[in-house]
Amino acid sequence: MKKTSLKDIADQLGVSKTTVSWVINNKGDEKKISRETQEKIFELADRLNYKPNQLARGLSLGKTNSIGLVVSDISNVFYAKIAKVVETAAEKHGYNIMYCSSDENPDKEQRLIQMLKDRQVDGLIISPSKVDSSQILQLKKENYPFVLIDRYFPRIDTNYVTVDNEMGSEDLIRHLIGQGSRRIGFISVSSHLGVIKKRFAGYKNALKKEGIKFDNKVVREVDYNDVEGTIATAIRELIHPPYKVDALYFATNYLTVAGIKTLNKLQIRIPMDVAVVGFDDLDFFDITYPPITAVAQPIEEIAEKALEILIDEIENREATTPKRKVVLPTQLRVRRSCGHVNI
Amino acid sequence: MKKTSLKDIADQLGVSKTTVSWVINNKGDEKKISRETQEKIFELADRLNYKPNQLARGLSLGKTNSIGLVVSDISNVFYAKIAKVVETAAEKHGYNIMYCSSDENPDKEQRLIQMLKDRQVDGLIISPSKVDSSQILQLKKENYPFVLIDRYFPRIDTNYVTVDNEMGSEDLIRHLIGQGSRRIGFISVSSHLGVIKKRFAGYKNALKKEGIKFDNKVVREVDYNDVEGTIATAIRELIHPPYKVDALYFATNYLTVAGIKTLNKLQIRIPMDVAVVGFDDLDFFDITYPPITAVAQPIEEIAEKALEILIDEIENREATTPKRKVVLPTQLRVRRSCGHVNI
DNA sequence: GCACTTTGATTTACCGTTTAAGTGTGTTAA
DNA sequence: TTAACACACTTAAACGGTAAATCAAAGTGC
Repeated sequence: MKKTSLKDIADQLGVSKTTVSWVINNKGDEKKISRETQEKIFELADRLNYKPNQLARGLSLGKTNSIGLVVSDISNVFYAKIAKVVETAAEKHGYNIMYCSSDENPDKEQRLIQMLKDRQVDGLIISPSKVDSSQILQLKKENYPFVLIDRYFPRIDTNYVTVDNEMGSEDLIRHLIGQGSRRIGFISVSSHLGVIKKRFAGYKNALKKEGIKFDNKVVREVDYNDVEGTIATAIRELIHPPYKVDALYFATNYLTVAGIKTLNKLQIRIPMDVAVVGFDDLDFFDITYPPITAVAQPIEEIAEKALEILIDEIENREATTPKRKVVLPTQLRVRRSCGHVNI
Repeated sequence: MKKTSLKDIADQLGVSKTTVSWVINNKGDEKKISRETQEKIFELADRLNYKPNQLARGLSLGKTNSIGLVVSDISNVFYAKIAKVVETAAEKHGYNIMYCSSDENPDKEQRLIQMLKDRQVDGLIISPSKVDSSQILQLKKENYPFVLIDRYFPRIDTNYVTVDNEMGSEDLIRHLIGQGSRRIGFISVSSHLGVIKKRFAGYKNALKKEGIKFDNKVVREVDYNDVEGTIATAIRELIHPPYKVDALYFATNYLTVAGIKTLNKLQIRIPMDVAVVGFDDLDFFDITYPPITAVAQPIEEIAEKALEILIDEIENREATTPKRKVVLPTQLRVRRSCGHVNI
């Protein structure tokens, strides 16, 4: 028992496919199809449980009402939440989402974007992992609607929605210094990424403004593909002489989690032995031991804004209006890990 | 500059679309197309950056190489991880995933499943939120390939992959009792769900085996749409007279998180004032205060097994082989929240 | 020399939908 | 009396691909 198609309905009623198509798409009145015929069509469509084939529809219309979302890791809470908000918001506009994880792998990202284009998504939301922005330039050249989130390329004119990483980072570190820290280790991954650079810049700004000399020796980069292992090494080095940092700043949420785990394992007490702060807040940072001070990103806003811009671009393609660049403020969440505070 | 199609290549080379299609799909040799022609086609396809339109391909083939994944909440770490594993595994088989969150809303779930079918996904992986299984029956009737994960319907013969919720729950509670707890509150959501029932059954089994009388008064169900609020009420009631539980068992990961937050707010010490255990482990349960004892589900296995079964069913549709039912064991992760243990 | 096969394609139809253009009939206005 | 128009549709092409059937020319076997 195969699925019913327009043709089945048309044949059974002795009308043409066109008529059925019009009626089903509620253009019956506009196209002056008689009430009687319309009713017959609706009735039969209902009875046969007719559902339009969206592939055929998409092929014919050149529009699929679907959007691709490419992030580095959908199982990272930050992106999972973005995904959820985007999905919910998209549904309201009649769009569906296809998500993919690039695993910070530029080749995979390339393939995913191509795959989504092959499937004719109407637009893309991308958190690019690439240093090299060739595929973004390509999308731009093709005039394919897309919005970057979280990460973007300052030299390329594209839509993007991000947060003020530099300022957020600076606030965080100045607060940390205010709590008494003087030697602050900086631990990151993928330091080639713009956002990480900004966070690093904010860290340096803070040191400067607070009159602390920047020391490149306490800056470490761990390997995305072996966070657990490399972060342990980095931390062990930093907390011992000759570096002996009195605070650690983790540049992403998963680094913070991995860092705390390592510190626990090494029996380093937080914040007594070493204070800890992280960029990007997580739901459970207030029930960890100790609760972790972090900079929070406005996830909902990022996701909603990105989708809004994208849909606007998809639906009003006319003029290539100036690309929209949105930078949202972050929020400092002070908890116990950064030093002696009453919370 | 529109996208190049088969026809463009065919026209420019003066051959037919079919020939081009064959060559592009590497059937050139099989179909005995001359080396020369093949090379010309490949060369031009490359030069014009030809990429097959997957909508058209899907329409023609009746196969899209895509799979739908419907879970209750993609931003829940458990499902986000499932999604990630499924996505990675699917890629290896040449399939893409479309995920959706049903928000535990049966109507939305219904719509999502229909939407995915409209988009002609080749199969579905579903974690059903519905009590009423009509849509699952419908899928079964249509012989649509699908696999249920996490949750399933014992009365319906379908493929499913789940864990032994009852046994996992029992182990957990027996361990808790072994640590000295006697009055154990049970907090759940959506108690109509099979998995929750099983966890509840395991809880009761444990009590029975350990000679503790079951008391329905310390069983609470909170509202999925207001976990924070309703769980606070439930906890406050349970820890005070006349109930005065000495332990709390949270039936899902997010309940555990919300529960710990509430307990912290109320300044109840864990495990001194009340011990805590939860079903479903999370990455950070070992860095919370205190680290939380929980039952872990083998997420990777669940996801991989489900996908394996689904792809098998999609690709070897012949006989409706007996449906496959997989029940995986859980793993107890003992940490400090359940009482005095040396870890 | 004739039938038969192989080679290297082409033609045609189809997947399910949308849509521009056309058609036959009856009514109306000039 | 005839052109124009409204009505209620239908026809046919298009979207971009796949697949079965067909075909012409060359090669092979006897």
